[in-house]
Amino acid sequence: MAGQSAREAKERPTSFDIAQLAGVSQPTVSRALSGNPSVSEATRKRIEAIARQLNYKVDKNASSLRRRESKTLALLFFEDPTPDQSLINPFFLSMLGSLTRTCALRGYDLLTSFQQLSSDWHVDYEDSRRADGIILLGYGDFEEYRVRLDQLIAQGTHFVRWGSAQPGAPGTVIGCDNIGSGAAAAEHLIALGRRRIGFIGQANNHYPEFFDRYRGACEAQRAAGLDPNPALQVDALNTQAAGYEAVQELVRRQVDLDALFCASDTIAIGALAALQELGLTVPGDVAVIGFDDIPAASLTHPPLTTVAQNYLLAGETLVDTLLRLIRGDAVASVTLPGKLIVRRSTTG
Amino acid sequence: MAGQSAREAKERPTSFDIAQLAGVSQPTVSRALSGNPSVSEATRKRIEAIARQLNYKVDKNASSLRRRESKTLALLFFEDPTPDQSLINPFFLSMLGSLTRTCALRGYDLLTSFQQLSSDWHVDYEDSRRADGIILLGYGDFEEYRVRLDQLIAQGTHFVRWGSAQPGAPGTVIGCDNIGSGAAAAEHLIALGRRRIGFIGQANNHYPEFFDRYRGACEAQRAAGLDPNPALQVDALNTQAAGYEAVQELVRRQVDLDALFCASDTIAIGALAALQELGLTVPGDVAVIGFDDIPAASLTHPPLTTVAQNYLLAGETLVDTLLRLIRGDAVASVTLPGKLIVRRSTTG
DNA sequence: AATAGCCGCACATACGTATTCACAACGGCG
DNA sequence: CGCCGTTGTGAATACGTATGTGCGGCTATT
Repeated sequence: MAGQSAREAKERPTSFDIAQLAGVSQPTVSRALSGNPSVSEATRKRIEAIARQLNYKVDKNASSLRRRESKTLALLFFEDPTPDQSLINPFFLSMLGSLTRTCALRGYDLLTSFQQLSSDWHVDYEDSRRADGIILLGYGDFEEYRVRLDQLIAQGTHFVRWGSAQPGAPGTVIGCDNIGSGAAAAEHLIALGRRRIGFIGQANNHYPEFFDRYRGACEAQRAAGLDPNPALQVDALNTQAAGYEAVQELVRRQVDLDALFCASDTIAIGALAALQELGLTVPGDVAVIGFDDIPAASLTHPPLTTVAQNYLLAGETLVDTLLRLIRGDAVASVTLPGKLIVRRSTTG
Repeated sequence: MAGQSAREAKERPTSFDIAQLAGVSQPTVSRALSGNPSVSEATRKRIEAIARQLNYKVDKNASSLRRRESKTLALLFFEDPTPDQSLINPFFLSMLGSLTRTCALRGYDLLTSFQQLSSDWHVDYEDSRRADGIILLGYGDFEEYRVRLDQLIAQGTHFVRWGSAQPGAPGTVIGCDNIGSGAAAAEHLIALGRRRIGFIGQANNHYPEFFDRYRGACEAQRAAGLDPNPALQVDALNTQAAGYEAVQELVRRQVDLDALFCASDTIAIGALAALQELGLTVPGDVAVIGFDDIPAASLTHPPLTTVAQNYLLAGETLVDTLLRLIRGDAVASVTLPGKLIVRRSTTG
């Protein structure tokens, strides 16, 4: 009722507009703005001035169409479905900042999407020329995951993923040294005099990262002359509830343990709650170690000893490796070191 | 040395390829795949089958160029620079999942970027036709922020932001009912018998959301016949360190208080640590309330009473409002209710 | 002084899709 | 039996940029 919309569909300036004002041809404008040296300094200055004045911005769609690359990467988070659909692994969220920053520094944009592992992925990103490559992030059932990876490889899609860089793993993988870090965690516990070390987390090929952490811990125990007891390992997905449940399962099994290595901080937080409800002290009765060093790890009571993954380096490595892959360079999977962060859940 | 790259630059199929195989023209393919009813059912089926077989995907760049819309939104996180550049407000991260999901449901992609408030924004997203609109997210100095907002408005950019929907606020704002929630927090404390309520957080126009929470709390106190003491308010940015510092400042002031309302959970976590170091019990000596209900809030000792913002609804509302704006519909700012989550930091 | 060479720019065109317009075939109606 | 509306498709073109090619005009060389 208040009359016409005041919206003024001001025509967006194109390189032709600039060209006309500068008294040159459109190709010259394009070359000038992209730093092509075949344009004289004087002409370039003139064109740049006009472009700035008109607030001209290159149309990314036209540019991408013509150049056949989008200068965009796609980030795919995926997870096993959880009851609380909003919950995202805090560790990956921490990496997000590093990813976007690295992309920005390299002149790339980042498309972000969350997927359920079971749903059809929007792997169309590269097919539709929306992105030049894909970054895959997430914990989840690897065997289900693997099918899609093979599909990506078959299509020749450029992608890197965060995960376990085991020999034969499909694609290019950036990951933490889960085996070494698992060993470090166990060594720490052993050095503190603990001898009966439990593990909470999936220990099978469906969850290779958790499995590696477990295997590293077992190796360290054997190296110290201990014999890891399989009854002290309980499968658990990456949730607090699973950690809580796992402790109860251990109680049911009536096993005896003086330390718990949890495959993730999230699991460890659940485990801590269960231990406290049972009246067990940490680390008096049971020392607890987590993995990831999520922000909440320093807030638990007692604060959680854990293995920090360098998410800044991780994000940077993911992006740079993917860019090399896109460029056609030879790339190899990368394993990044973990770092043991000792807090009071092991040392009191 | 291992010979030629095995990479086979398999030519990407275009709508012309499909057309030729289907014995029709390119426009018919375009129409068929976009559901244009002027294509007969038989032809459509045939085209769809061939497209599927060739794994044809519409080239988004060409499509966006032609249609002059990108079906993409841009998300801009920004924050005041912090020493730890990796730290992102957990509340906004929680919203991220909801944003990407809502975008996906509406057929939009989401570009994500982190910006320092002081840096030049990549507000080019819409100028370069990279995105049809922008979502702004973040806490930060509003007065610095405001300049950029005015610039966006001047350019006619479509955007929505999360913030304080005060009258006269620039642009379309989706935000929590900070005043009402602040009042609810104070009422809760008053109902518990607390009479000297402190506030940690900026209480000025540079941080309108924190200011609103403070004002709501003051109103509630006055409504209960109490006179809010300005000496019990300490400015603090949104970090744990600031919360920690603020408590020490209150001690320095030698003020007497029996409750602390913190402008965010992050601040509250820092404040809790400081209180405990001082040997004060929570809630015995001081009841503490936070704001946001970040994941860590339930892990503090004692667990933190706080105001939960509905981030699922928030994300959905942001996206849908922006889409209406893009469509040219009339839109209004929206205020979403907060919900008091009572935990033991107030009730023991 | 004439030609070779280089520099700076214009011309033409391609990237792949979506849309406007025109048109052929067809059936129904008078 | 001819006219017209309907239905389905093709031809032409525009979206805005980037790049290969060609061509004037200038300096440098013999």
